[in-house]
Amino acid sequence: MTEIVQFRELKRACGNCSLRELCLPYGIDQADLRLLEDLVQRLPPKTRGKALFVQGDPLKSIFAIRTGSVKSVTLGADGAEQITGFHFPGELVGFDAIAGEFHDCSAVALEDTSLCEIPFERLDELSGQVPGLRRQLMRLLSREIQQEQHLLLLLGKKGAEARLAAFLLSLSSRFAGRGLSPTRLHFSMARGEIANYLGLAVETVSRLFARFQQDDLIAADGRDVTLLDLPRLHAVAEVAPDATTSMSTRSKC
Amino acid sequence: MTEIVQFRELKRACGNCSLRELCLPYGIDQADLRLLEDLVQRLPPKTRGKALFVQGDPLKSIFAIRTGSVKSVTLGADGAEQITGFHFPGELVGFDAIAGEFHDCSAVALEDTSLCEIPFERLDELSGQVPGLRRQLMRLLSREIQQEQHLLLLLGKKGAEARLAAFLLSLSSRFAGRGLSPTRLHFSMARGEIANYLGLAVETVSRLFARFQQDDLIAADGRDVTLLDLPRLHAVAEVAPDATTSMSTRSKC
DNA sequence: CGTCCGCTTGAGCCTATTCAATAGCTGTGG
DNA sequence: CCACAGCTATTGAATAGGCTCAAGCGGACG
Repeated sequence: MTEIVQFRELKRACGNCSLRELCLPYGIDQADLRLLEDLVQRLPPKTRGKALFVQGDPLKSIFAIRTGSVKSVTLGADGAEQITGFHFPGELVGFDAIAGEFHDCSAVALEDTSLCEIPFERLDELSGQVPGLRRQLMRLLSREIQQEQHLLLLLGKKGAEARLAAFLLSLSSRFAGRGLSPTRLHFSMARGEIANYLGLAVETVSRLFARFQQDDLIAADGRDVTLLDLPRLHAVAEVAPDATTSMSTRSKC
Repeated sequence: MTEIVQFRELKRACGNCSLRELCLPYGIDQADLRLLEDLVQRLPPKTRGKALFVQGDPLKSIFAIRTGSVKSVTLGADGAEQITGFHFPGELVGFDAIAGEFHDCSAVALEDTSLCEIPFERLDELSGQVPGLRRQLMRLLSREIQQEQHLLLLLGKKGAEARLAAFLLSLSSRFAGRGLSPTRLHFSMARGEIANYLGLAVETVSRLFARFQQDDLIAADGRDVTLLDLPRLHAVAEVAPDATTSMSTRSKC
């Protein structure tokens, strides 16, 4: 009821959007901002489980998260799902598709989530006119690559404890970057989703939470988690399973 | 000696470069091609183990592979290395850095490798003028994301056999795309590098090669491998460890 | 010729998974 | 208001897949 009125009011208000520092390019000026605002469309909120887009969909839009959170999931040919990322307010989702014109993963809301939709075609055109925007897009694409490389390192080389510790610290710093507490976290994702993301079984994650509490690394109450000892968590996250892992080829250049 | 002469001749010859179909944007015309050629600099070949750039280096250039092959490696804080990708002729390396201005991984030659260097600053400027080039850059960035997502699925959800089978098939199709045989492969990477890439121990990879040969899936002679049964390899690659892995949240949108 | 490195193979161990049972939470309907 | 179904989370016991450790082999290179 009042919802509908709000949509009208909030539509096309990037200039006032509290997230403009996050999701808009740095060196963009007022005139360019107008152009960008015309592209952006506020969307009715998605509830938990609703998809922004599904793997295989043609690329139509990029989505900016205003509130809530979103997971990216890729589906294997055999039906196995791997969560490849979690996304929070101020972040953009949907970049995976640009290569093939089709989305290579699905994006699903983890909780009630409000979004802005940005038609890709027009964003692409605009990025030709506004160098700052083009740079920012590249930056975001590239940041996604870096995040995935970090996850690859985790899945390829770290044990279960290190994975969870790294995950907690990663959330901590991301939340802190948005002005939230770096130690008192609230999870929007289920244990099973954490497990999936980290390449572990649900039971393992549950046991790790228990162990971390015993060791006074964290205090957990369901999805509310307090990080008690960041230095030691960092230590746990950086456990090298074997220091002799030095690769065959040493670059002596 | 004669080498040096060749460099002069081959320098700035994108138009004649046999790889132009691969590493240049599709919709680029002759005039634009000239502009691009001016950016590109042929480099003296790197030998095995030499780095194109090292993690932490500021982003200066993108590299196009003409011949040979390259691996991307990210270093963890604890010294653990994870190979995040292998790159072959016609492919571009160095995109990871664009976000932070610094390279987030190292790129190292796997064998004698000849390269073209493309200064990023000027490529960026040019991409503002040539829409086709901008699109192609985005496509390449995004393709990198897709490849890493695929690897994430592998490391997070698949067992050792499936990982190796998927790896072999991936190389097969990439080689085939470059006009080589899809069944007779030659590896430029060591067993240890395959193992690292797949998140396995060297011994495991070795044992898997043996097992695959016993099962007549492949015939391996050192780094020369023949794929004998693609359909069954596909079957092995798509083993779902557990079909009940369906995630908590089902999107009913 | 000897050493080093890459690769393979064997044996035992350990981590994380699988299987199984229980408790908490939420929403639905009687 | 409570009972019931369905789902999330936790905990225990047994299994197994891949790792570590150890040894042997062959080729490359100084």
